[in-house]
Amino acid sequence: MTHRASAESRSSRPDSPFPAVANTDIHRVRETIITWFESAARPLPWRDADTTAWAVLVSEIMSQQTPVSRVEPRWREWMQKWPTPADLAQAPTAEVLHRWDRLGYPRRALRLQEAARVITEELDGHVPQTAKELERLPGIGSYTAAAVTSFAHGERTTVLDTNVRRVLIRLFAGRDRPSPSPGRAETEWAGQFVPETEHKQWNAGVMEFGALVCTARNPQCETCPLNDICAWQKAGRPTSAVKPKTQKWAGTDRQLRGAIMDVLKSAHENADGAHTGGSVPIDLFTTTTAKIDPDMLDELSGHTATKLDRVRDLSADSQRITRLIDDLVSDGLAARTKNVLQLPS
DNA sequence: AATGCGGGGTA
DNA sequence: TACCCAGCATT
Repeated sequence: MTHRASAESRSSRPDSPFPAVANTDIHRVRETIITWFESAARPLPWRDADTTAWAVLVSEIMSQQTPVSRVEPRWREWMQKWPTPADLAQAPTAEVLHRWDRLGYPRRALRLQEAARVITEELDGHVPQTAKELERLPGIGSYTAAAVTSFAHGERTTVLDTNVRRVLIRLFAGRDRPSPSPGRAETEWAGQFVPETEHKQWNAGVMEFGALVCTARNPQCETCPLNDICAWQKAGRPTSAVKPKTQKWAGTDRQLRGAIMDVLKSAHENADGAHTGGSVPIDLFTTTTAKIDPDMLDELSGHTATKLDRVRDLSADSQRITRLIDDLVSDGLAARTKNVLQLPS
């Protein structure tokens, strides 16, 4: 009695980040979202009935911090080229990075191949069924583990991505955006909305709702089917004072790595667009550290035999690469590819 | 809890 | 320019 009462009084405080929600509202939101999803869902290929768990996992990794519209064509190419974890496990890492193309965060491609090798060599080719096991794989955190558990295996979990968090925070906390990262309390709070049945439709639907209706910018509140109960709407749609800190790009090591990777990828592709499996180690430039390691440059300089004259020059000596970097930085790295490929000697 | 990690589309 | 995007790993 005392335990339950204190918990309720805590969560009922008006300034609580995760306020108590009436059962009628919970049912109303479930029903509305699931019904909306039936008619409004985008026809994403990884939602097809015959999709494999591996295909779902690939889609989730690619979609981390990357808009779905950019993921879809890459995903189609990947699944045609590497339909199973065993296929990706045996692929040349340089080609894996090349086919990752410009999705960003290329370390995800490396982690995905590592995961494919674990699944192939240690798990008999089967994607793990539980979130706990999934989280042991490289590149898979709480969100991706829950998403695969729900979308690929049909198990009831709480899927909490940036879309779900924004929708629920707006509806019931009246704030415009969630905190920078979700905590245990928020996950438990969000779990009360996941129904016993149709949990997959809820998880997918509320994500989609956040992506298409309750968006971060220009939300479609006028046509929103939940605007009558939305706490954010009732409060006048206030915007939070704290702005997220945006990361630097121009002139940073990250931009430089991207520039060099562009050159290396080009060196891996012949005139027909086929992958040559060249000797230049693309993956040297997808390390987890922020710095351009001088040892990496020395190793790169030891490789020759590339298709581009520019890269052949780059490979001739490490001092030249050092000069390239200096020039790129002094140029502010404005026109990335152009500068790398056409930098005057 | 903070930080680093890519790249492109959009207001 | 700044913000945002189906987050994760490290410190």
